[in-house]
Amino acid sequence: MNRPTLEAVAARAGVSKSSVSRVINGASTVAPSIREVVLRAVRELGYVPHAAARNLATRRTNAVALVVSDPPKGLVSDDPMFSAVVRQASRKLEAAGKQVVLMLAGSEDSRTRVAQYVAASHVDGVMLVSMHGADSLPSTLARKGIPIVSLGRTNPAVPYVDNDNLGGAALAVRHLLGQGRRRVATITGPLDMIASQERLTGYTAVMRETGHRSIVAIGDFTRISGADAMRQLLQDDPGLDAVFAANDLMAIGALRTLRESGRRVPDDVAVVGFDDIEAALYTTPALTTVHSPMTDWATATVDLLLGLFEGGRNAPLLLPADLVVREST
Amino acid sequence: MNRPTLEAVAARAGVSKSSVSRVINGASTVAPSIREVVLRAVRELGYVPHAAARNLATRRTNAVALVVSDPPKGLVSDDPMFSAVVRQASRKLEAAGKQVVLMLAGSEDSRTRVAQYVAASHVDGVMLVSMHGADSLPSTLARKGIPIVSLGRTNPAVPYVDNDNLGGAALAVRHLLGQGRRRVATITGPLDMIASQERLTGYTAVMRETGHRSIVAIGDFTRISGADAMRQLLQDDPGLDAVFAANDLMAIGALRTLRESGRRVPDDVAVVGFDDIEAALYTTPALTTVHSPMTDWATATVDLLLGLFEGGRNAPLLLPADLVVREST
DNA sequence: CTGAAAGCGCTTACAG
DNA sequence: CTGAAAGCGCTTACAG
Repeated sequence: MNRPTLEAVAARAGVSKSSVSRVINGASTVAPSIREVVLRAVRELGYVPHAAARNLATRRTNAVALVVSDPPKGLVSDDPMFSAVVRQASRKLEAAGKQVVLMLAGSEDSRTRVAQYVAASHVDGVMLVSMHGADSLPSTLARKGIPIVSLGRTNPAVPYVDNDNLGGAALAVRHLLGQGRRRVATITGPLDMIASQERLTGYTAVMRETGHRSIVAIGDFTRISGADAMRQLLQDDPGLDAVFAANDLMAIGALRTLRESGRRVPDDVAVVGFDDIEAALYTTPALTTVHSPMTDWATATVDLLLGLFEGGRNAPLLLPADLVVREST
Repeated sequence: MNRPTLEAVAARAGVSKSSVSRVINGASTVAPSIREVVLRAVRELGYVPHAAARNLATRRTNAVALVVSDPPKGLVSDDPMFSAVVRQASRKLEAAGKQVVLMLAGSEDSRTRVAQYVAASHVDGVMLVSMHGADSLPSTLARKGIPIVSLGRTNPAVPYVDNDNLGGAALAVRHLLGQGRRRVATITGPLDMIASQERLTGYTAVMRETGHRSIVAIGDFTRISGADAMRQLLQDDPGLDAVFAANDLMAIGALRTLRESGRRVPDDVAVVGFDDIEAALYTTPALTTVHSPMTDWATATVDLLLGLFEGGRNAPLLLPADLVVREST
């Protein structure tokens, strides 16, 4: 049951440990005869280099921490994103030969934990996935001098890739206005989140610019908050004919309220969401929404990190927004 | 920029490396005066033990591989599960002081990769998340003698926690029959998956037992396959008055076909799904479905693994099924 | 091209 | 209770 060491391989092959190491690591300066006898010994013994020993000697791990700000339970709005992002980032990193260490960073405790882990040289780099607001982690880690990138904007010191939240929101509102809608309301996300702020800004900018009055209700990205906000909007302004929700989940909640209040969608009120989650396909009517390219987003962020490993000094990147028109507008 | 070593701490504190190590690891046999001076030095230097060195010396890593069988792209049916399971398992493992290394194992290549990784002693144990069929990995890993568990049944050699698929399907069918439905069809998942097989068996068992004829169409767990299968069922047996789909996504597809064909749900045809994904709440009408307790499932599986670490010899576990009745029946 | 030796940064019997 | 020393299993200049 004892695993074979490099030394055992050397003994069996009748060569030095140095030579075995060279063969294992594909050094070019190895005689074919030696290579052959070593490889045979490796095969016969079922040798696999011990990770910790190698890491200690090389000072590298070939691992990357994928740090996801884990929201409080119940806030499921980002579940589809979690899945898409974590999956795609893992695929890309594995393809690049990096192992993914997944770390959740919801509480202050877990943030300390992450910082310690990184400080212990467990990983060569860090990818932050931070859909949720202000965090102490980015700046803490950035100071350590370890390569780090962020999916979503966080700290000025951390290179990032972000969605064009502002452009996307503007696209949605222009679309509604272009249909002849006059009284366009918005339901915002939690305003301590940058994405929420930007989507709201996109909305208000277009409304102002086109001479319309802003009609705002505040939600928190959950479906229930969307339903509540919609009820309030209807009460405040029964004549509104369109609503832009800052995410799909709230849009879905709004649809339900509209149905309950006897409004037809899109005839009486048009609805646009944001994110293009899978559930947006299943609503009745199917939801018009701003597409968040989660897969591309994850890919671009991984590329940014890999670039950093190569010594690059990469600039932040903004992904273009895209409107998917379905039946709700 | 050079990180301080244990030796540096010892020098600064004026004690031996042994003593520093003892303090760091909380050994009880340390004089308070020494502990104090060491802790101060640690603080002043910002010392964090080097992970690889420690792993090499102790032969342990405090890490666990979370191996997820990553399906081909496009098969999104398990996304909500991926999210719930990965998240909950991570939470639990982190709480137990284990670091989570996420590994995707969709292709044969990545499976080799996982086997190598485990063989390299990167981790102390493995948790498989294997919603998808027969896999070479479980038996390969089980042979290595490393603690391993599986969420979902896989290999006889691997302890697992599973959903009661059979019981859940039976529950669904009995519910439909209990409503007076007579011609109850089923849409199955891909039949190379154990979960699909069991859900089908649950259906046929109850149908036979109650003297009803089975009406079966085969799907693949995607929404589109559910829509197609429903179309076919309607064509074969226009008089059917209920359908049990082996997952929610297919049930959602079936709902759409039923609407298009002018059937009212639940008046003309009742529909039951399986899994209770979030989208099941948003359909019109909201979907009756068998709840898959993903969170509990992940928790139980982690507990099984932690038990193995403690030297336990844990038996497989079956989670009880539960029917959530909504508007579609 | 190959090998002997030092070193990576910890932990852990072993003496005292 | 404390310290000197050996050892964990690799890699990598350095000589030859």
